[in-house]
Amino acid sequence: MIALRRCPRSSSPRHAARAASAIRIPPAIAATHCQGEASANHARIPAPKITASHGARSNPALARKFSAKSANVRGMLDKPAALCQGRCIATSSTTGPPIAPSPNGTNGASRIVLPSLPMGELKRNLNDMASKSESGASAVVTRFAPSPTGFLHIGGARTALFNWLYARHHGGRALLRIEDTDQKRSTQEAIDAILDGLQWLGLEYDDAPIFQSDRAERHAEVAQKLLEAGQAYKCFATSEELDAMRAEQRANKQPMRYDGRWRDRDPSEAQPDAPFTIRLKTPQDGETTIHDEVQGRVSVRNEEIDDYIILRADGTPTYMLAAVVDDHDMGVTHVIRGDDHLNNAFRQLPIYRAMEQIEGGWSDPVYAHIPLIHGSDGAKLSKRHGALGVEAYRDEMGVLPDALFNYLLRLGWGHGDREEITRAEAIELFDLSGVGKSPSRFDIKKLENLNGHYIREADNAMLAGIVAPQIEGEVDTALLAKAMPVLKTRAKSTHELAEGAAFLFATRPLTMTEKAAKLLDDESRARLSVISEALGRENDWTIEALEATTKTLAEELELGLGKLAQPMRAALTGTTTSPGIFDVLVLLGREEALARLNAQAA
RNA sequence: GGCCCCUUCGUCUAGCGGUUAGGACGCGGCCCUUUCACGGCUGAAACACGGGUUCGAUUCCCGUAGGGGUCACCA
Repeated sequence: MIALRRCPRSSSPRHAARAASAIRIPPAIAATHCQGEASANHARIPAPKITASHGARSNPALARKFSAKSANVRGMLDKPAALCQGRCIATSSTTGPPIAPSPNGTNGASRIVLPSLPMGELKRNLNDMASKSESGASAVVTRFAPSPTGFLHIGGARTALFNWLYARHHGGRALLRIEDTDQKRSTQEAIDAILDGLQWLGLEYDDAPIFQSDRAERHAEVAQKLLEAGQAYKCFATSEELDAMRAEQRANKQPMRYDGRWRDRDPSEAQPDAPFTIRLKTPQDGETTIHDEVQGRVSVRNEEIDDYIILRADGTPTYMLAAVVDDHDMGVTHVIRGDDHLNNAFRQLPIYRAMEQIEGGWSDPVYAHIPLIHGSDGAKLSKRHGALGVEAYRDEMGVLPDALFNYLLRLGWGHGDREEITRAEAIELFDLSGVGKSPSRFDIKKLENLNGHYIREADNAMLAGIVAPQIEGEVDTALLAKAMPVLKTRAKSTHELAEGAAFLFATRPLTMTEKAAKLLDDESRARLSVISEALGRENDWTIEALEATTKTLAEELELGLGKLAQPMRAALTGTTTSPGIFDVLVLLGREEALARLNAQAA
């Protein structure tokens, strides 16, 4: 039997895992070893008493933003118990510095970045949280658990949104966990992109993100308990052996699953030092049914579920184990995730039930498997469908976070006729009962329409801040903001806002679009000089006065206003479409406007 | 292939036994109008199919078809 002890010298189980994998024994064993003697790895890597926040470490911008509160952070670390006190543990929103608006104008996520704790304390806190949530009035706890193998795509963003809304609606807690146990595929860039994307969307979390890789030791500990209780067993089958088994099953058209060949065998039958995995001993008879908040009652016969691996031969946990242990330790009450995980619920539930039997306190979570978002071809959204990270919607499509928030909300969820829904309303109205069961397709046109709506609603100065960097040349932000009301109605992206504003900051001689140049024939140029002369006498440079003057002139010339306005538009903006011509005149100012008119007059 | 899920206008959805099947995006037309938009009005557009249950099915049940998901020492 392997006695698992936490190595007091190593606060990072990753080190234990690494040491274990180097000599090909489970970290549980390595951990035992390191109790007395540090391995070479441990000797080189001192266990830091206080580690920097993962979030901060991973995101320099965030780290800078929050560096000012490091004093608070340290204070909290000295009293880890304080972490378990209030509902909202982390507190940059109440004790941190004022949050500066992000470059995009949204207030950033205020509570993502927090210090991670040494392993032991972290675990204790999580356990406290779990028991607290059970003893309390079953407060809702949700989590978003992305795997950092790529950016935050639309589907992930919506899962995050639904989890967040559910927690907020029920006055519960929204947590974030980074599932980075796949060392080969997880990247720092992806972690940064995900945190950044969530922040941009305005989803702030109630605690620092949990990094799954930091918890490998606890995962191994649970595997060990399962093993000791006879709810799991060692499997000495090699990969080659299993491949052969599957090949045979495939050939015989049998379902492909582990055949339980080590389920009832004595480990002593294996070679003494043979590597082994630990597999869960899942029930073989009967069936399991879950009452999914979205999918309804779903049943699967237990024989469909094989004895899957929970701890690899190198002692690291598989997703199936890690997710369950973390959800439990974090006190997660509602598991809301994509329905590509629906089958996993039936595999994960046996862990809960086994641990419930072993030590209690592992009641089933409430599941809600939400349908996936499909690409326009109806298949699961993937990179080859041009699935973009949320930052691409911001940077390349000029989308406002409120628009994406609203669009994502309406994808798969509905509330009567409601289409345009603010954040506050979303929190008030959202519930799982409004989530449909069928998959939905991503419709860029509707997003654009919604974006136009939110642009029209948005604050002018904020928009000017977003748009200014997109405009060439020297930009007067105050003027840009002043022009925003008439620019807004003509744009469905911030890029279009920038295009529409370009004329304000163009320098003479203006470059003309083809259509504009065509408009400026001899007749038009002649009219422009008449107009210029008339407007030159105008002292009251306001929309009303300029309009009155121009209309009077049009009457005198017995022409429609359009005959004057279009040449003016071409001369003033270099294009054939723009805000109202008198708005343009006023925005440009008397001097510049007359100069542009005269430049084209003949 | 086994298992699981899904199916109302092109798309997102409302509907939860009796409705002229509603709204939104997109599309067409009209109005407003100095351009383009915005806004307003308006039109075309859907219950996949076949059986049941029922006085009555878009709605409940069962099939069929189609679509999707999932079956790793990935997550």
